[in-house]
Amino acid sequence: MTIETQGSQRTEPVHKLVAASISQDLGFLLAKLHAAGSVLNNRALAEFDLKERSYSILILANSGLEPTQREMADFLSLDPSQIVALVDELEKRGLVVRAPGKQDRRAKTVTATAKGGKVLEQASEAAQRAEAEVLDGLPAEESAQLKTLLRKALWGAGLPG
Amino acid sequence: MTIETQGSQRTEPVHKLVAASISQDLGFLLAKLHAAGSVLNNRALAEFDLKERSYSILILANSGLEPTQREMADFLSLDPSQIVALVDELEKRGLVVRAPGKQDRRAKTVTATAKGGKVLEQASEAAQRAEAEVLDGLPAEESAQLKTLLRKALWGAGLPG
DNA sequence: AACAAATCGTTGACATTTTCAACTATCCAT
DNA sequence: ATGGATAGTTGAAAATGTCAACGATTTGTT
Repeated sequence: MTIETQGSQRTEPVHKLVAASISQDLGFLLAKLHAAGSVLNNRALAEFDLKERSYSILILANSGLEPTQREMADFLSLDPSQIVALVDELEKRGLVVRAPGKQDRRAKTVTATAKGGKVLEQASEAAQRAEAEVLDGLPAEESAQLKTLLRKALWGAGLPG
Repeated sequence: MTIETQGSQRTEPVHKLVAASISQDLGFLLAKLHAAGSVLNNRALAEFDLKERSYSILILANSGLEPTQREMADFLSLDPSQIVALVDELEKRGLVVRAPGKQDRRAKTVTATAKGGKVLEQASEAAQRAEAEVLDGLPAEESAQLKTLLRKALWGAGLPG
Protein backbone atom coordinates (compact mmCIF):
# COMPACT_ATOMS: atom_id res chain seq x y z
CA MET A 1 0.00 0.00 0.00
CA THR A 2 2.70 2.44 -1.01
CA ILE A 3 1.96 5.67 -2.84
CA GLU A 4 1.98 4.20 -6.35
CA THR A 5 -1.80 4.14 -6.78
CA GLN A 6 -2.21 7.80 -7.45
CA GLY A 7 -4.79 8.22 -10.20
CA SER A 8 -8.17 6.50 -10.22
CA GLN A 9 -6.80 4.25 -12.94
CA ARG A 10 -8.70 0.99 -13.05
CA THR A 11 -6.29 -0.49 -15.57
CA GLU A 12 -4.49 -3.48 -14.18
CA PRO A 13 -0.99 -3.20 -12.82
CA VAL A 14 1.06 -3.78 -15.94
CA HIS A 15 2.09 -7.38 -15.80
CA LYS A 16 5.53 -8.68 -16.61
CA LEU A 17 4.04 -10.85 -19.33
CA VAL A 18 2.52 -8.03 -21.38
CA ALA A 19 5.81 -8.10 -23.19
CA ALA A 20 4.92 -11.50 -24.67
CA SER A 21 3.64 -11.56 -28.22
CA ILE A 22 0.25 -12.79 -27.12
CA SER A 23 -0.50 -9.19 -26.18
CA GLN A 24 -0.83 -8.61 -29.92
CA ASP A 25 -3.41 -11.35 -30.31
CA LEU A 26 -6.94 -10.07 -30.88
CA GLY A 27 -8.61 -13.08 -29.32
CA PHE A 28 -6.57 -12.71 -26.18
CA LEU A 29 -7.25 -9.00 -25.88
CA LEU A 30 -10.98 -9.53 -26.33
CA ALA A 31 -11.05 -12.36 -23.82
CA LYS A 32 -9.10 -10.43 -21.25
CA LEU A 33 -11.05 -7.21 -21.46
CA HIS A 34 -14.26 -9.18 -21.50
CA ALA A 35 -13.18 -11.09 -18.42
CA ALA A 36 -12.35 -7.88 -16.59
CA GLY A 37 -15.65 -6.39 -17.62
CA SER A 38 -17.70 -9.43 -16.68
CA VAL A 39 -16.57 -9.24 -13.10
CA LEU A 40 -17.65 -5.61 -12.82
CA ASN A 41 -20.84 -6.16 -14.78
CA ASN A 42 -22.00 -9.12 -12.76
CA ARG A 43 -21.12 -7.34 -9.56
CA ALA A 44 -23.21 -4.36 -10.63
CA LEU A 45 -26.13 -6.51 -11.75
CA ALA A 46 -26.17 -8.74 -8.69
CA GLU A 47 -28.09 -6.06 -6.84
CA PHE A 48 -31.02 -6.76 -9.17
CA ASP A 49 -30.56 -10.55 -9.16
CA LEU A 50 -29.41 -10.41 -12.72
CA LYS A 51 -26.32 -11.67 -14.50
CA GLU A 52 -24.95 -10.63 -17.87
CA ARG A 53 -27.01 -13.31 -19.55
CA SER A 54 -30.37 -12.55 -18.02
CA TYR A 55 -29.67 -8.86 -18.38
CA SER A 56 -29.19 -9.17 -22.12
CA ILE A 57 -32.37 -11.21 -22.44
CA LEU A 58 -34.24 -8.52 -20.57
CA ILE A 59 -32.87 -5.82 -22.83
CA LEU A 60 -33.98 -7.66 -25.93
CA ALA A 61 -37.38 -8.36 -24.41
CA ASN A 62 -37.75 -4.67 -23.71
CA SER A 63 -36.57 -3.52 -27.13
CA GLY A 64 -39.98 -3.38 -28.73
CA LEU A 65 -38.72 -5.75 -31.41
CA GLU A 66 -40.68 -8.70 -30.03
CA PRO A 67 -37.85 -11.15 -30.55
CA THR A 68 -38.46 -14.88 -30.56
CA GLN A 69 -36.31 -17.16 -28.46
CA ARG A 70 -34.60 -18.44 -31.56
CA GLU A 71 -33.71 -14.94 -32.64
CA MET A 72 -32.27 -14.23 -29.24
CA ALA A 73 -30.26 -17.44 -29.31
CA ASP A 74 -28.76 -16.55 -32.68
CA PHE A 75 -28.06 -12.99 -31.74
CA LEU A 76 -26.54 -13.77 -28.36
CA SER A 77 -24.56 -16.75 -29.68
CA LEU A 78 -26.26 -19.03 -27.17
CA ASP A 79 -27.79 -22.46 -27.45
CA PRO A 80 -31.61 -22.33 -27.65
CA SER A 81 -31.84 -24.50 -24.56
CA GLN A 82 -30.02 -21.87 -22.55
CA ILE A 83 -32.56 -19.27 -23.59
CA VAL A 84 -35.30 -21.50 -22.23
CA ALA A 85 -33.75 -21.55 -18.80
CA LEU A 86 -33.06 -17.82 -18.78
CA VAL A 87 -36.54 -16.88 -19.93
CA ASP A 88 -38.07 -19.38 -17.50
CA GLU A 89 -36.46 -17.60 -14.63
CA LEU A 90 -37.28 -14.09 -15.79
CA GLU A 91 -40.85 -15.12 -16.46
CA LYS A 92 -41.14 -16.70 -13.03
CA ARG A 93 -40.06 -13.39 -11.56
CA GLY A 94 -42.64 -11.55 -13.61
CA LEU A 95 -40.13 -9.53 -15.59
CA VAL A 96 -41.00 -10.92 -19.02
CA VAL A 97 -43.85 -12.84 -20.63
CA ARG A 98 -43.91 -15.40 -23.40
CA ALA A 99 -46.47 -15.09 -26.17
CA PRO A 100 -47.01 -17.31 -29.18
CA GLY A 101 -45.66 -15.78 -32.37
CA LYS A 102 -48.34 -14.19 -34.47
CA GLN A 103 -47.18 -15.49 -37.82
CA ASP A 104 -45.56 -18.64 -36.47
CA ARG A 105 -47.19 -20.41 -33.57
CA ARG A 106 -44.16 -22.59 -32.96
CA ALA A 107 -42.19 -19.53 -32.02
CA LYS A 108 -42.56 -17.64 -28.78
CA THR A 109 -41.88 -13.98 -28.52
CA VAL A 110 -40.53 -12.65 -25.26
CA THR A 111 -41.64 -9.26 -24.04
CA ALA A 112 -40.73 -7.33 -20.93
CA THR A 113 -43.48 -6.51 -18.46
CA ALA A 114 -43.86 -3.10 -16.89
CA LYS A 115 -42.05 -4.48 -13.86
CA GLY A 116 -39.33 -5.83 -16.13
CA GLY A 117 -38.95 -2.42 -17.69
CA LYS A 118 -38.58 -0.80 -14.29
CA VAL A 119 -35.92 -3.24 -13.19
CA LEU A 120 -34.11 -2.87 -16.49
CA GLU A 121 -34.04 0.86 -16.17
CA GLN A 122 -32.20 0.66 -12.89
CA ALA A 123 -29.99 -2.21 -13.93
CA SER A 124 -28.94 -0.30 -17.04
CA GLU A 125 -27.65 2.53 -14.95
CA ALA A 126 -25.60 0.17 -12.86
CA ALA A 127 -24.28 -1.51 -16.01
CA GLN A 128 -23.43 1.88 -17.45
CA ARG A 129 -21.33 2.66 -14.42
CA ALA A 130 -19.59 -0.69 -14.67
CA GLU A 131 -18.81 -0.10 -18.31
CA ALA A 132 -17.44 3.32 -17.53
CA GLU A 133 -15.17 1.72 -14.99
CA VAL A 134 -13.86 -0.76 -17.53
CA LEU A 135 -13.16 2.07 -19.93
CA ASP A 136 -11.55 4.17 -17.27
CA GLY A 137 -8.23 4.02 -19.05
CA LEU A 138 -9.62 5.54 -22.21
CA PRO A 139 -10.74 9.10 -22.87
CA ALA A 140 -14.38 9.40 -23.97
CA GLU A 141 -13.58 9.79 -27.62
CA GLU A 142 -11.52 6.64 -27.73
CA SER A 143 -14.14 4.71 -25.82
CA ALA A 144 -16.69 5.60 -28.46
CA GLN A 145 -14.21 4.73 -31.15
CA LEU A 146 -13.54 1.33 -29.62
CA LYS A 147 -17.21 0.49 -29.58
CA THR A 148 -17.68 1.70 -33.12
CA LEU A 149 -14.83 -0.46 -34.32
CA LEU A 150 -16.24 -3.50 -32.54
CA ARG A 151 -19.62 -2.97 -34.17
CA LYS A 152 -18.02 -2.50 -37.52
CA ALA A 153 -15.98 -5.66 -37.16
CA LEU A 154 -19.15 -7.56 -36.35
CA TRP A 155 -21.58 -6.15 -38.84
CA GLY A 156 -19.62 -4.14 -41.33
CA ALA A 157 -20.84 -0.81 -42.56
CA GLY A 158 -24.61 -1.21 -42.28
CA LEU A 159 -24.68 -0.11 -38.67
CA PRO A 160 -27.28 1.27 -36.36
CA GLY A 161 -26.60 4.45 -34.50
CA MET B 1 -28.32 -17.33 -52.39
CA THR B 2 -29.25 -14.08 -54.07
CA ILE B 3 -26.74 -11.47 -55.13
CA GLU B 4 -26.44 -9.74 -51.76
CA THR B 5 -23.14 -11.34 -50.74
CA GLN B 6 -20.94 -9.44 -53.09
CA GLY B 7 -17.70 -8.69 -51.25
CA SER B 8 -15.72 -11.29 -49.33
CA GLN B 9 -17.28 -9.84 -46.18
CA ARG B 10 -17.09 -12.29 -43.29
CA THR B 11 -19.25 -10.07 -41.17
CA GLU B 12 -22.45 -11.76 -40.10
CA PRO B 13 -25.66 -11.18 -41.92
CA VAL B 14 -26.98 -8.15 -40.10
CA HIS B 15 -29.46 -9.46 -37.61
CA LYS B 16 -32.84 -7.95 -36.93
CA LEU B 17 -31.86 -7.47 -33.30
CA VAL B 18 -28.85 -5.25 -33.93
CA ALA B 19 -31.31 -2.45 -33.56
CA ALA B 20 -31.67 -3.25 -29.85
CA SER B 21 -29.78 -1.09 -27.42
CA ILE B 22 -27.62 -4.00 -26.34
CA SER B 23 -25.61 -3.37 -29.48
CA GLN B 24 -24.24 -0.36 -27.62
CA ASP B 25 -23.09 -2.46 -24.69
CA LEU B 26 -19.35 -2.97 -24.51
CA GLY B 27 -19.56 -6.31 -22.74
CA PHE B 28 -21.90 -7.66 -25.35
CA LEU B 29 -19.75 -6.48 -28.22
CA LEU B 30 -16.65 -8.00 -26.69
CA ALA B 31 -18.40 -11.28 -25.98
CA LYS B 32 -19.86 -11.53 -29.43
CA LEU B 33 -16.69 -10.74 -31.34
CA HIS B 34 -14.76 -13.02 -29.04
CA ALA B 35 -17.25 -15.81 -29.66
CA ALA B 36 -17.00 -15.39 -33.40
CA GLY B 37 -13.22 -15.37 -33.17
CA SER B 38 -13.00 -18.38 -30.91
CA VAL B 39 -14.73 -20.57 -33.43
CA LEU B 40 -12.27 -19.61 -36.13
CA ASN B 41 -9.29 -19.73 -33.80
CA ASN B 42 -10.05 -23.16 -32.44
CA ARG B 43 -10.76 -24.44 -35.92
CA ALA B 44 -7.40 -23.16 -37.09
CA LEU B 45 -5.54 -24.54 -34.08
CA ALA B 46 -7.21 -27.95 -34.15
CA GLU B 47 -4.78 -28.99 -36.86
CA PHE B 48 -2.01 -28.79 -34.27
CA ASP B 49 -4.05 -30.35 -31.46
CA LEU B 50 -4.16 -27.02 -29.71
CA LYS B 51 -6.99 -24.89 -28.43
CA GLU B 52 -6.95 -21.21 -27.54
CA ARG B 53 -5.92 -22.04 -24.00
CA SER B 54 -3.02 -24.35 -24.73
CA TYR B 55 -1.96 -22.06 -27.53
CA SER B 56 -1.63 -19.12 -25.20
CA ILE B 57 0.33 -21.18 -22.69
CA LEU B 58 2.68 -22.22 -25.45
CA ILE B 59 3.20 -18.64 -26.54
CA LEU B 60 4.08 -17.55 -23.01
CA ALA B 61 6.38 -20.55 -22.58
CA ASN B 62 8.14 -19.56 -25.77
CA SER B 63 8.42 -15.89 -24.93
CA GLY B 64 11.82 -16.06 -23.29
CA LEU B 65 10.30 -14.52 -20.18
CA GLU B 66 10.40 -17.79 -18.26
CA PRO B 67 7.01 -17.29 -16.70
CA THR B 68 5.95 -19.25 -13.64
CA GLN B 69 2.60 -20.98 -13.59
CA ARG B 70 1.29 -18.42 -11.19
CA GLU B 71 2.27 -15.58 -13.48
CA MET B 72 0.53 -17.28 -16.36
CA ALA B 73 -2.59 -17.80 -14.27
CA ASP B 74 -2.71 -14.13 -13.34
CA PHE B 75 -2.03 -12.92 -16.83
CA LEU B 76 -4.49 -15.24 -18.55
CA SER B 77 -7.18 -14.70 -15.91
CA LEU B 78 -7.28 -18.43 -15.20
CA ASP B 79 -7.36 -20.43 -12.01
CA PRO B 80 -3.95 -21.88 -11.13
CA SER B 81 -5.42 -25.38 -11.19
CA GLN B 82 -6.33 -24.97 -14.82
CA ILE B 83 -2.76 -24.07 -15.65
CA VAL B 84 -1.65 -27.34 -14.09
CA ALA B 85 -3.82 -29.35 -16.46
CA LEU B 86 -2.81 -27.36 -19.51
CA VAL B 87 0.90 -27.54 -18.77
CA ASP B 88 0.60 -31.23 -17.92
CA GLU B 89 -0.71 -31.96 -21.36
CA LEU B 90 1.79 -29.80 -23.22
CA GLU B 91 4.62 -31.32 -21.21
CA LYS B 92 3.38 -34.83 -21.93
CA ARG B 93 3.53 -33.96 -25.62
CA GLY B 94 7.07 -32.67 -25.27
CA LEU B 95 6.21 -29.10 -26.23
CA VAL B 96 7.17 -27.47 -22.93
CA VAL B 97 9.17 -28.34 -19.83
CA ARG B 98 8.79 -27.39 -16.21
CA ALA B 99 11.79 -26.23 -14.21
CA PRO B 100 11.99 -25.16 -10.59
CA GLY B 101 12.22 -21.39 -10.23
CA LYS B 102 15.74 -20.17 -9.59
CA GLN B 103 14.95 -17.65 -6.89
CA ASP B 104 11.88 -19.43 -5.60
CA ARG B 105 11.86 -23.20 -5.54
CA ARG B 106 8.14 -23.36 -4.88
CA ALA B 107 7.49 -21.86 -8.29
CA LYS B 108 7.91 -23.69 -11.59
CA THR B 109 8.84 -21.91 -14.75
CA VAL B 110 7.48 -23.23 -18.02
CA THR B 111 9.62 -23.11 -21.12
CA ALA B 112 8.94 -24.25 -24.66
CA THR B 113 11.12 -26.99 -26.11
CA ALA B 114 12.57 -26.80 -29.61
CA LYS B 115 9.70 -28.97 -30.72
CA GLY B 116 7.27 -26.65 -28.99
CA GLY B 117 8.80 -23.71 -30.80
CA LYS B 118 8.37 -25.43 -34.14
CA VAL B 119 4.74 -26.23 -33.50
CA LEU B 120 4.09 -22.73 -32.27
CA GLU B 121 5.59 -21.21 -35.36
CA GLN B 122 3.13 -23.03 -37.56
CA ALA B 123 0.20 -22.58 -35.24
CA SER B 124 0.84 -18.85 -35.13
CA GLU B 125 0.48 -18.58 -38.85
CA ALA B 126 -2.84 -20.39 -38.72
CA ALA B 127 -3.98 -18.16 -35.88
CA GLN B 128 -2.90 -15.10 -37.86
CA ARG B 129 -5.09 -16.17 -40.73
CA ALA B 130 -8.01 -16.75 -38.39
CA GLU B 131 -7.58 -13.32 -36.88
CA ALA B 132 -7.45 -11.75 -40.32
CA GLU B 133 -10.71 -13.45 -41.12
CA VAL B 134 -12.35 -12.04 -38.01
CA LEU B 135 -11.16 -8.58 -38.92
CA ASP B 136 -12.24 -8.96 -42.51
CA GLY B 137 -14.78 -6.19 -42.12
CA LEU B 138 -12.17 -3.67 -41.07
CA PRO B 139 -9.47 -2.03 -43.16
CA ALA B 140 -5.93 -2.65 -41.91
CA GLU B 141 -5.60 0.70 -40.22
CA GLU B 142 -8.76 0.26 -38.21
CA SER B 143 -7.77 -3.26 -37.23
CA ALA B 144 -4.56 -1.93 -35.79
CA GLN B 145 -6.46 0.84 -34.09
CA LEU B 146 -8.90 -1.60 -32.53
CA LYS B 147 -6.09 -3.66 -31.05
CA THR B 148 -4.34 -0.56 -29.79
CA LEU B 149 -7.48 0.62 -28.06
CA LEU B 150 -8.00 -2.77 -26.45
CA ARG B 151 -4.45 -2.75 -25.11
CA LYS B 152 -4.85 0.76 -23.86
CA ALA B 153 -8.11 -0.08 -22.10
CA LEU B 154 -6.36 -2.98 -20.39
CA TRP B 155 -3.07 -1.48 -19.43
CA GLY B 156 -3.32 2.24 -19.94
CA ALA B 157 -0.50 4.20 -21.45
CA GLY B 158 2.52 2.14 -20.42
CA LEU B 159 2.26 -0.14 -23.42
CA PRO B 160 4.60 -2.42 -25.27
CA GLY B 161 4.97 -2.00 -29.02
C1' DA C 1 17.53 -18.77 15.28
C1' DA C 2 12.72 -19.89 15.59
C1' DC C 3 8.26 -19.28 14.65
C1' DA C 4 4.05 -17.58 12.15
C1' DA C 5 1.97 -16.23 8.11
C1' DA C 6 1.86 -16.15 3.26
C1' DT C 7 2.66 -18.22 -1.39
C1' DC C 8 3.27 -21.92 -5.20
C1' DG C 9 1.80 -25.92 -7.36
C1' DT C 10 -1.22 -29.68 -6.97
C1' DT C 11 -5.27 -32.49 -6.06
C1' DG C 12 -9.97 -33.44 -5.67
C1' DA C 13 -14.73 -32.11 -4.85
C1' DC C 14 -18.41 -29.46 -6.31
C1' DA C 15 -21.14 -26.10 -9.22
C1' DT C 16 -21.96 -24.00 -13.41
C1' DT C 17 -21.94 -23.89 -18.31
C1' DT C 18 -21.76 -25.96 -22.89
C1' DT C 19 -23.04 -29.13 -26.12
C1' DC C 20 -25.94 -32.36 -28.17
C1' DA C 21 -29.52 -35.59 -29.23
C1' DA C 22 -34.13 -36.48 -28.84
C1' DC C 23 -39.20 -35.19 -28.85
C1' DT C 24 -43.69 -32.57 -29.90
C1' DA C 25 -45.93 -29.08 -32.34
C1' DT C 26 -46.06 -26.37 -36.17
C1' DC C 27 -44.78 -24.56 -40.66
C1' DC C 28 -43.62 -24.84 -45.58
C1' DA C 29 -43.14 -26.80 -50.26
C1' DT C 30 -44.57 -29.76 -53.41
C1' DA D 1 -51.71 -34.61 -47.84
C1' DT D 2 -47.25 -35.82 -47.08
C1' DG D 3 -42.25 -35.10 -46.07
C1' DG D 4 -38.88 -32.36 -44.53
C1' DA D 5 -37.51 -28.42 -41.98
C1' DT D 6 -37.83 -25.43 -37.79
C1' DA D 7 -39.22 -23.58 -32.76
C1' DG D 8 -39.17 -24.69 -28.20
C1' DT D 9 -38.30 -27.95 -24.61
C1' DT D 10 -36.18 -31.65 -21.93
C1' DG D 11 -32.53 -34.24 -20.14
C1' DA D 12 -27.96 -36.39 -20.29
C1' DA D 13 -23.01 -35.97 -21.06
C1' DA D 14 -18.88 -33.32 -21.48
C1' DA D 15 -16.22 -29.38 -20.55
C1' DT D 16 -15.13 -25.46 -17.57
C1' DG D 17 -15.08 -22.79 -13.55
C1' DT D 18 -14.65 -22.34 -8.54
C1' DC D 19 -12.91 -23.38 -4.20
C1' DA D 20 -10.85 -25.48 -0.18
C1' DA D 21 -7.21 -28.20 1.39
C1' DC D 22 -2.37 -29.94 1.54
C1' DG D 23 3.04 -30.22 1.43
C1' DA D 24 6.91 -27.61 0.26
C1' DT D 25 8.93 -23.44 0.44
C1' DT D 26 9.56 -18.49 1.24
C1' DT D 27 9.09 -14.19 3.87
C1' DG D 28 8.41 -11.44 7.89
C1' DT D 29 8.72 -10.94 13.01
C1' DT D 30 10.62 -11.39 17.06
